[in-house]
Amino acid sequence: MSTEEPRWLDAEEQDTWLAMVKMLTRLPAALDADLQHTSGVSFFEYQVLAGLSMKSDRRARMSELAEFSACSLSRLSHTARRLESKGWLYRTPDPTDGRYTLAVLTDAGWEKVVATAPGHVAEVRRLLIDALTKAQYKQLRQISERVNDAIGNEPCLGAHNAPC
Amino acid sequence: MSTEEPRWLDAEEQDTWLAMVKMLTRLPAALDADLQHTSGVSFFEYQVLAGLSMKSDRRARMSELAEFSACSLSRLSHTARRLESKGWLYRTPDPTDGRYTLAVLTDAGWEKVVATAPGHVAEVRRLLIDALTKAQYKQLRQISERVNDAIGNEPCLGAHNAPC
DNA sequence: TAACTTGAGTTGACGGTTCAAGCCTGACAG
DNA sequence: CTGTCAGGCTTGAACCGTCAACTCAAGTTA
Repeated sequence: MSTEEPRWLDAEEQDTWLAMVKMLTRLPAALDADLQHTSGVSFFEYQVLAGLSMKSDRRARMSELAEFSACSLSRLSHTARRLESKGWLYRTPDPTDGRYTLAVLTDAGWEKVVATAPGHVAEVRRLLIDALTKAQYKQLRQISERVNDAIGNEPCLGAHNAPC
Repeated sequence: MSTEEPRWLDAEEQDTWLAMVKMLTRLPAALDADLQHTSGVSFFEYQVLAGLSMKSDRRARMSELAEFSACSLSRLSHTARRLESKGWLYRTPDPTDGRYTLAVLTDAGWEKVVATAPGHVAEVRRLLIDALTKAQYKQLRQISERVNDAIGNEPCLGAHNAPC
């Protein structure tokens, strides 16, 4: 894998890629800006709170939450500290295995999610769902799943010394 | 915009959205990690250098480059300073209008792009293009364009006091 | 010519993310 | 027990992006 000529991108592939990059850059930025201005939380913080709110007992192990949020444990730990200082969650050792840490959504955290979700959902609809036909939306799901598979379940997202 | 019930996401919409978020998070991270490890540049830095390398005279106004990279002028300015300190580009006032600044790719910067591009293209192929059928790839282009339109051409990406 | 306005770009402070190192808990071996 | 090990999580420093304030060039007005 060195001096071989790579298959270059043809004009159509490149146009598609550039459009994709643009969306990849701007969609998270737009959602982030909207959440930030309307609720004072970042897109990522919302993801964390929403992830907890979906659990039946509103709690999850840090590692599970990191997997769900597709982020490193380190990033989640810093974020959890900030959310904890705002009173939206607290952390406690897992009573069944002290090596794990449970993040638990407080009542205030639950209220925050409930107050924030409608506006956020509306924005997701406006920028994504309503902008597409039903068929395109279905295609997007299949595309996303394929790409996620291609990236692989290699954590590699903060796993320090991943052997990849 | 207050007490009205929002149209919630049904199960299928939510699954699609979660898959999309996952891709949105992981694809840039994967490309970033690959570039970082193989070439020591970030995905964004590569975008900037590549953007310049595509111009016939290897130069562009900062604002033009920011538009292409879908980033704020501030971010580009900081990044340009770092790239400048590595000798990959330099900045100079536009001789035709002193209000603009031209970013110019140096020979070393050109070499960097040439050395980095093949591996990066291969990674884009591996994670995206080859993971999809030709039809899906075409769909992705249309989807990206629609979403980009929905986000709008509102800069809002670092335009300080955007009236949105 | 001077005062004002507009828009491109820069700067510094602040806050979030990454990276590498370390801590702590429980498992397993002697 | 007492090492030793593995893995989950945390911590602090360095790095990067954002935000608001600023500089500077050119056009506009009078």
